[in-house]
Amino acid sequence: MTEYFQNRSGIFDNERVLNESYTPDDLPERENELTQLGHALSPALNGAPPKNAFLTGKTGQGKTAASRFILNQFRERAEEVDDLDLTTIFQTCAGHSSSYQLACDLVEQQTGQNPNGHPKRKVFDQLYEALQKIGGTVILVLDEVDNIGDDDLLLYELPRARDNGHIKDMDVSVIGISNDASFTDNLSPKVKDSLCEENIEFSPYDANQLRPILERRAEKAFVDGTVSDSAIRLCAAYAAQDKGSARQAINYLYKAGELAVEHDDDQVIEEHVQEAEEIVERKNITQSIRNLTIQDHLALLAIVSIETDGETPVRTRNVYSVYTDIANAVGADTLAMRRVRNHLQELDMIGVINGAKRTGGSRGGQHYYWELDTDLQMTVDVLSEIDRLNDIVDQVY
DNA sequence: TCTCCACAGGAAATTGGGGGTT
DNA sequence: AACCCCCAATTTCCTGTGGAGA
Repeated sequence: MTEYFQNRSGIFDNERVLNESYTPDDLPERENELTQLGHALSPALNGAPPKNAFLTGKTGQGKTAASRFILNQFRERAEEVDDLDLTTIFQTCAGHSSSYQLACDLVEQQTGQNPNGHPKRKVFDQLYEALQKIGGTVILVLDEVDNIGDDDLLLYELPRARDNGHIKDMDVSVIGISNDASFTDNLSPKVKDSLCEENIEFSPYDANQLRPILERRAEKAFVDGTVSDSAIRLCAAYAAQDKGSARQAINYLYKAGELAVEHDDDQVIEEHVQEAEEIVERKNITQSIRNLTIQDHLALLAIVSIETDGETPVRTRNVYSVYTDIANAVGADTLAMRRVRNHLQELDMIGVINGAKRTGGSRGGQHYYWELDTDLQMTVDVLSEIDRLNDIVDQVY
C-alpha cells in the first residue's frame, strides 16, 4: 500500500510558527522603531490626542508585526489610565483601491451595513457617526495604505474630523503602513503634513539581525537540535543579500525543513537551504509570470523569441515589431508602443526581464536595451502552460 | 553649430467595464 | 432605467533628450 502522507513530526514541532500569519511576541531587532511608535502614541496617556504616524519599509521588515505588537502593549497600558477609553482598529487596505471603498469597508465593520453606492458625503457621515459612537480615543491602523493609490480623501478627512466638527469630544489618530516608500510623495502636502507627524522607517534587516530572528523562530517551529547553525546562517545570508526580508528568510528555512522531511534526513543542513533557496525563488518567478495579463505575456514572449535567436539586448522598437507579429498570430489586440513599453517596464519590475537604459544609439536620446533576466527554458515552460500561447511558443522557441 | 529623428515618459482623455441605490 | 461612485487598461498628445548628419 502506498503511503500518501508524510510524517513531519521528526523535523517540525510547530509549523504554524513559520506561516505568514504568525505574529511574533517580541521584536528585539525593532526596539528603536517600537520606541518611536510608542512615543507617538504616548500623548493619549496624558489626556492629549495621540499623534499620527506613518511606517514605511519593504515587505518582511516587521512593520505589521511592530504595529500589532505596540497596539497590544498600548491597550494594556491604557487599562491603567483612568480616563482613557481606548479603541484600536486594525484595517488592511489590500483589495481597496480607493478612499471610498475603504470608508465603506470601515463603516461595514462598525455597523454591519455596507453603504456602497451612496453618495460620497453620506458614506463619510456614516463613518463619522460610527466613530462618534465608539468615542474616546480611537487609533486606526491602515495596513498597506499604498493600495489606495494617490486618492487621499480619507487620509485627509480623518485627521481633521475633529477640527471640522464631524466628531466631538473624541480623538482619532491614524497609523499608516506602506511598503512603498514613495507613496507619500504623491499625497497632497496637507495630508502628508498631518499623516506623517511621525515618520518611522523600517530599513532592511542585515544578516546579523536575521540570524537571531530565525533562531527564535526555529526554536519554536522545529524539533530541538534538528536545525544546524550553519543552515540558519545560510538562510540569513541569502535573505540579507536579496531583500533583507524576514519573511523571505523564514520561507527559505521552512522549505529547507520540508526538504529534510522529503529526503528522510533528521537534520536540516546547508544543502537543504541551498536547494530551498533555488526552489523558492523559482516558484516566486513562475508565480509572478502566471499572474500577468495576456499583454504582459505577449511582450515577454517577444523577448523570449528574440533571446532564442540570440539577438538580445534589444531595443524597444524591435521588441515591438516582434510583439505585433505574435499578437496578430494569436488574435490578440495590438497595443500602441507607448503601452508596450510600460508592459516591458512592468516585466522589469518583477525581475523577469532586464532593461538597461542607455543614451546613444542611432539617433541619440535615451533608449532601453531589453534582455531576459530569468532562465530561458523555465520562462518558456511557464508561458507554454498558458492555453492561448502554447502553439505560438512552440513556433518561437 | 543647428536641426532632426527616434525614442523616453508625463499627463490627460478615452474606453469599457464594475457594484451598488432609488 | 437612471442615478451614484468608482475601476484598470489604453490611447492620444505632449515635452524632453542627445547623437547623427547637414
